[in-house]
Amino acid sequence: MDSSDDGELDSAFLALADPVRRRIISRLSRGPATVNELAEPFAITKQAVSKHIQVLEQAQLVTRTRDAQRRPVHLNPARLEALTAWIGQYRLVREEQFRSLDAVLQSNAAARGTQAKESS
Amino acid sequence: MDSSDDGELDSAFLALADPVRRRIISRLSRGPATVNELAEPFAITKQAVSKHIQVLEQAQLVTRTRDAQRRPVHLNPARLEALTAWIGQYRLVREEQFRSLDAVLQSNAAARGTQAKESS
DNA sequence: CCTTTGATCAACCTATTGGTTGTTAACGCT
DNA sequence: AGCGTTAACAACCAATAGGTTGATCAAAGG
Repeated sequence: MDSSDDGELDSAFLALADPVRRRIISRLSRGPATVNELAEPFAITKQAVSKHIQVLEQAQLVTRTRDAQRRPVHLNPARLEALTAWIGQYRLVREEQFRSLDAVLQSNAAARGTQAKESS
Repeated sequence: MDSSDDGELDSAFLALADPVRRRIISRLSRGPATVNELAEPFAITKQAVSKHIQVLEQAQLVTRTRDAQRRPVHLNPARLEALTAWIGQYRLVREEQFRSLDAVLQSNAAARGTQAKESS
């Protein structure tokens, strides 16, 4: 359950680790758009944007349909949910995490006397 | 609001775009651990794991405290929430997205006759 | 038919990533 | 003091990512 869809998470997180691609996602959330439309706000070539879209497509964050010579790009919200699902696992442990952190700090301090933090 | 913390999102998503680092996050959700403990389940050197932790630290997904010569690594759940927050923006638009997608497909089909999808 | 528009493919360059080995620093133990 | 452990730092290497230019393909439209 943790390492089964490693590749999927890899590509999805990697795809979002770029401001251009996040911008594209943001724009697509307002509706489908073509490569040219998506490339317009950026100072890079359309080819570069096309590559970015390929990355998003491989990550299954977007899909493309054919409409004559246009290739509209559509957002695939399901993949975004998969990411929140992964992160959500660890949000659940949050309070427990704080407790255990506290416990460890205290036990360490107790075990070694008063030299807890760095002295400079 | 969208591009203000680009760098932060960059580093955070990039940090999670690696199975080793996600594994580390997963392990840290069960409590703090040292580099050696974190490195144990992996077939790579401790130095490599140390680098991964540096990446996670730069992304502020984890923090480190000093305890003598040990440097326990702790999860920082706040950063994870920042990611879900970003993704959440677009989850909100989901139903609207589906509507607009539908609208575009229909308008396209109507505008060009019946040659909607690819033929083969 | 030929041109324009939309988008991809291919080759190439540079910077960064993930990994290695080797060395060095801080601390604990006896 | 000297040894072993924990972890970081530095230099290096192979692979990949992001970007460019130039050529090509496919569909619309004169």
